[in-house]
Amino acid sequence: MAQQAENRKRRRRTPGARPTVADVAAAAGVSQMTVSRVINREMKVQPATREKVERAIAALGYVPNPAARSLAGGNQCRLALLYGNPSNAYLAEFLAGSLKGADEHDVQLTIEHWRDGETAKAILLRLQANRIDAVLLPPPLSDAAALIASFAEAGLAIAQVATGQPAATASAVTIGDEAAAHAMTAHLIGLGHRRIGFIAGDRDQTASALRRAGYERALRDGGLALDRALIQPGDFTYRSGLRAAETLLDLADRPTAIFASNDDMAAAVVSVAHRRHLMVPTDLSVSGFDDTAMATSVWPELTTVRQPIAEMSRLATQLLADTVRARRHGKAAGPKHRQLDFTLIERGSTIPLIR
Amino acid sequence: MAQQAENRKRRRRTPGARPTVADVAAAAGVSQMTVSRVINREMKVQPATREKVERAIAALGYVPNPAARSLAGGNQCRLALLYGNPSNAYLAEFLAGSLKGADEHDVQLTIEHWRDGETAKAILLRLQANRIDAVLLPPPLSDAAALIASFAEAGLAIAQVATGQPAATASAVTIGDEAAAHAMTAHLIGLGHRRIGFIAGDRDQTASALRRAGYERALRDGGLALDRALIQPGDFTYRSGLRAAETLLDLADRPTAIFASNDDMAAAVVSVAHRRHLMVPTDLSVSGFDDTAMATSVWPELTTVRQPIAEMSRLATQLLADTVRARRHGKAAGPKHRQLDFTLIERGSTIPLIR
DNA sequence: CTGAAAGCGCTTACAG
DNA sequence: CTGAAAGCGCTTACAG
Repeated sequence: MAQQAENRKRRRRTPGARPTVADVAAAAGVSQMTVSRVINREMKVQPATREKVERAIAALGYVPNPAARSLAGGNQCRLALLYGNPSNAYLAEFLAGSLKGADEHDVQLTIEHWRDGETAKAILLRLQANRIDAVLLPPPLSDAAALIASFAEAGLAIAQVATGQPAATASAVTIGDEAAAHAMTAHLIGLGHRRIGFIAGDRDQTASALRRAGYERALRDGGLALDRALIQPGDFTYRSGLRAAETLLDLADRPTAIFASNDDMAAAVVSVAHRRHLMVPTDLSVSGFDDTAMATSVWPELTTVRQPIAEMSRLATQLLADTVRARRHGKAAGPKHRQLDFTLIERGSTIPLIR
Repeated sequence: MAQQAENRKRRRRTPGARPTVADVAAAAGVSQMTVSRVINREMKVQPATREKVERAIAALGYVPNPAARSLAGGNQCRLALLYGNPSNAYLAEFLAGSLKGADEHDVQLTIEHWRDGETAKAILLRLQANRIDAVLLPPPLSDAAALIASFAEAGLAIAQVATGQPAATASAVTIGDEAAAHAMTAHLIGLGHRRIGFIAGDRDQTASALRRAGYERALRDGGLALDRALIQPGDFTYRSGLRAAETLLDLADRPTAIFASNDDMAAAVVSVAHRRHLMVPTDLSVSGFDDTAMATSVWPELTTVRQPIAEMSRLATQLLADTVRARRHGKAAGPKHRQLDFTLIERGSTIPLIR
């Protein structure tokens, strides 16, 4: 009997299975297509119809199956998040953000680690073997120009996050590093500080120069002279912060505030100050940059600049997905640059200058 | 003409599209089924056939489409990684590991943040709305007994990572915290230290008691008396480490080594020592636990215990996927517990006792 | 604005 | 050990 044939179907949906578009369509009394249109927020659905469908979706607790969507849509988009420094304090938040973006845009996200000494060619081969369409680069890899050039040449879509200098061939999501450093320095000046030390970041990261430029511009805007002795090199490590702090605090006319280009170096400044029995913030105000876990791990907690890291990587993921899909539809898809807002976070490590 | 009808097909594979099983099958002169069997490492394929297929796969650069696999396999498995503390130093590595596991096992991974004050019921509702099958819990949530109970009752599969006390209803991946703390303490004793301070971890995390137990057992094994004054409470924060270190170093007969239950507290010990002009490790050896970024951010770098965090979360993800799928096939799938190895990492913060 | 049918790339259930 | 066909849950291309 036909009935029996029906029962011997190849695969059956398990009893407690999740509702599908077909279930929703049946419940709402419309076609699958219409359900699909409602899900995808297309405009050409009558309000009444749309409402019926939405009611059915809510009633059944329907959630679209992402595997089916991307398979049907021909939307396959494979994205690799390539990171260089595993102990980067950014990474947790960065990953969370890109994962969210991947979820929202049906992107297949893979994590790749660029091992020390591995050539750009080797990593490219690895990505190509995995059929990667696009690469997401957190710092410090977002500044690896040679790597980016080789990816671009291979036709991969690229997004640089938090770079100071976006490549012509890549999308980029940044905050205004220069403006942020300016704001922090201005904050210190507003607190009455006149001798403000600055610890620069790694010269290989393009944001470092921007942060320094922001510091210098704020000094000029505040009518303060630029004292070269107050600017010390650093490379974003705690250890380099230690060295810079020693030098700064050895100065005859020592600063009353020190602005370090990241939190790790700022934490080192606090440590050196304590070793010398200088109280923070009473004797010395200290501020950092990034608002990583380090900022709230030390005592006092650090005044710092917060970047919306998760939001930046989420957005970068979205830009990449858009680019890959646009290209696949034969549309030109040039790189896009977006700038997000930073936030100045005031905590215990800075106070008005005490005379 | 039939030819024309062919050309008017609904959707066409774009020209430069990736090879599919059909392409591989054609190239190898076998059926799709056989290709599928080779990909899935099933045994019932003749060596000669298998080799032909593998050659074709290599030649075409074939990579399976995960969306298609999970759709066809009815293998849909939605996993939520629920975290409580965003600044957890674990998280980056933890995320990377679970992402890898998700990739390997065709699991759809979602990240959920448990907001402060949110009820277990609220988060459960959120997960259910997203049709989540299983929940992965990094510390400290891996010890949230009430939460776990409510998830278990709702029928979710659960995995606790790095808990000291696995629930009967959940899978768990741990290292031997007791053994690790024993090893670290024994290492200090082996270095000649006799007065070894200990800073305990957060009492709400079950691993804390295990670490303390390991410390105490090593003392007994080394024939050393247990001095209650040498054991100070802490809660895993830098700040609590500061307080505990002050107390310990105020002792008339002060310790020559301090073992803190995590790296943040150990870093605080280093800071307090420096403030008092005690050199680490010359005047005081210090060791931590976890090998987080903090361990190598301070100077000297910390001797510590490394947990294979990424591997732990990868494995937990796998256990969860297996459980969900076994259940779906109607098989009983009890929780599984796995213990991985830790590593003692010797760095600059510990040296033999100098008399 | 709405729908019936084909197809995305795989695996499952059967059959040989 | 191997294969032909159906089906997973969606979206696309057409047609009305």
